[in-house]
Amino acid sequence: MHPQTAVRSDPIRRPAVPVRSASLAWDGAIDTEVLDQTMQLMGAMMGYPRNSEIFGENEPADYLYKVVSGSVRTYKILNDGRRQIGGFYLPGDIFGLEFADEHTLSAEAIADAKILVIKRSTLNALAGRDASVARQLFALTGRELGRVQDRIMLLIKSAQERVASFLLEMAARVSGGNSIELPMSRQDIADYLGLTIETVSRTLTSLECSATIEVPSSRRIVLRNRLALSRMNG
Amino acid sequence: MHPQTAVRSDPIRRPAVPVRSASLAWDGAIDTEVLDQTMQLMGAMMGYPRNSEIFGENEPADYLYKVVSGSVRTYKILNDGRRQIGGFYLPGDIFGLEFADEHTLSAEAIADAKILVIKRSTLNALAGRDASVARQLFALTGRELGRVQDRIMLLIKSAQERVASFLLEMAARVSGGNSIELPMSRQDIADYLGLTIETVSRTLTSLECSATIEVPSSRRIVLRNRLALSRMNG
DNA sequence: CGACCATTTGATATGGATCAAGCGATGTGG
DNA sequence: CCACATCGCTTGATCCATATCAAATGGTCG
Repeated sequence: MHPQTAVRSDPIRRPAVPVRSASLAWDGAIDTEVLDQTMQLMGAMMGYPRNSEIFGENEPADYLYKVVSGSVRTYKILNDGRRQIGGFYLPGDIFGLEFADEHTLSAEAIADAKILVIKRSTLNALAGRDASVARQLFALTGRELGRVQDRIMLLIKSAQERVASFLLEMAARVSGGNSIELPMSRQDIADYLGLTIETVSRTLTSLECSATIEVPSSRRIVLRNRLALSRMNG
Repeated sequence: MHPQTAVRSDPIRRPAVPVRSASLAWDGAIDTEVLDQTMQLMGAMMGYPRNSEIFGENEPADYLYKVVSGSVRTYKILNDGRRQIGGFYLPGDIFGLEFADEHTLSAEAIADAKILVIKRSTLNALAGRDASVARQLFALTGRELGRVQDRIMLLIKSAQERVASFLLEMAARVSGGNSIELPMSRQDIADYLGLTIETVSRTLTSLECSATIEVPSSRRIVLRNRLALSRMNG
């Protein structure tokens, strides 16, 4: 299933916008407003069923994607068969930004997902005319870089620290207060954190025993003691 | 020691350049030619003795740096005292590109280093006028992102795989054929790979026993069997 | 109900960390 | 020029966190 085959309302030409000459600031405040609008107007809405592939490693990276509903994982299968998850993308998140011609990771829907898809070439051309689009693409990349760097710090820590960080990260992103509804399986979490599913499970159990969290159902986790989790963090 | 105190030849104003309207392509071929020229013309050359700090975590990120000679490590000290090295930068490499107002890592000279320093605001303004500068900054970021993502794949692998990958990476970057002169200590390597110094040492010894590498002196390593190293890679 | 899949729990193995000692290069002072 | 201190690296012995192997439990759907 590929974007070019999408049935959608005709692309609406973005109304001629004066070329903004704002500098390509690589600083601070990230709002992706203009980018979001652009994707709304010029993108195609696609549906991907649970576990379906959105793009595969080594396929040409011709599109940029924005999660509207559902969630997405990017991953890579290593030659020994292990799977490393590159990241999770929740509603509102943008993924598929690549700097080579081909994707270096594959992407799959974790749950049935609606995804806004826009041609890279379209966005690319637009970025040339509208500096705010360029700036937002740049900011997006910077944010992604920051996230990945944080992951590196994570991956040298203990299992408890990794799980604690993961929970705090998720709590911040899904933001339902202290109660998190996890879209992904234990295996996904394990492959994200570089642990085994058993270790993730045991660690959660242990956090539950110490009254740091509650696990009313396997996909739902309630943070009872954020401070304790933060202290584990590093 | 801070860039503003540098003694240097007066900054030469870059000759007025027509605003290039090339699009902000986020694809392919990375040459940093224009960026390099700009830094040559408008940057200040600074000297940093071995082990001196270039910038510290949480300091304002007001400059971009390019290694002319010597080499640099970026790192972060975790709350348990461990040090994680973010990256090594060799002559020709650019570092210090941040997306927050403050540095998230510290940087130190590994060996006496000459470094070209340019104000972020200068470059920023220039990027607004010259799309090729903007494009190169963007490409640079993309390359950094790629590198960091590769590190993540590395950090879930075995000690042998990590060391093998490190050697291949270094061989590609210092590029003296099969003979590598390492600028960094075993401790640096260990902190880069998320291992202990003992494990790094043992792994090198083991690779030497299997005739995969030679270690004529502790800082010099000769790759005898690249294929074997690649196979360990993943 | 029964099959299936995800998750948890239990028992054991192991890779790399930790603790400790030895070695070799480099530099310093007598 | 040589004894000696220092520092970075290697080697050895042991320990422990997490992986691995195996089984039990629980939840979901036909």
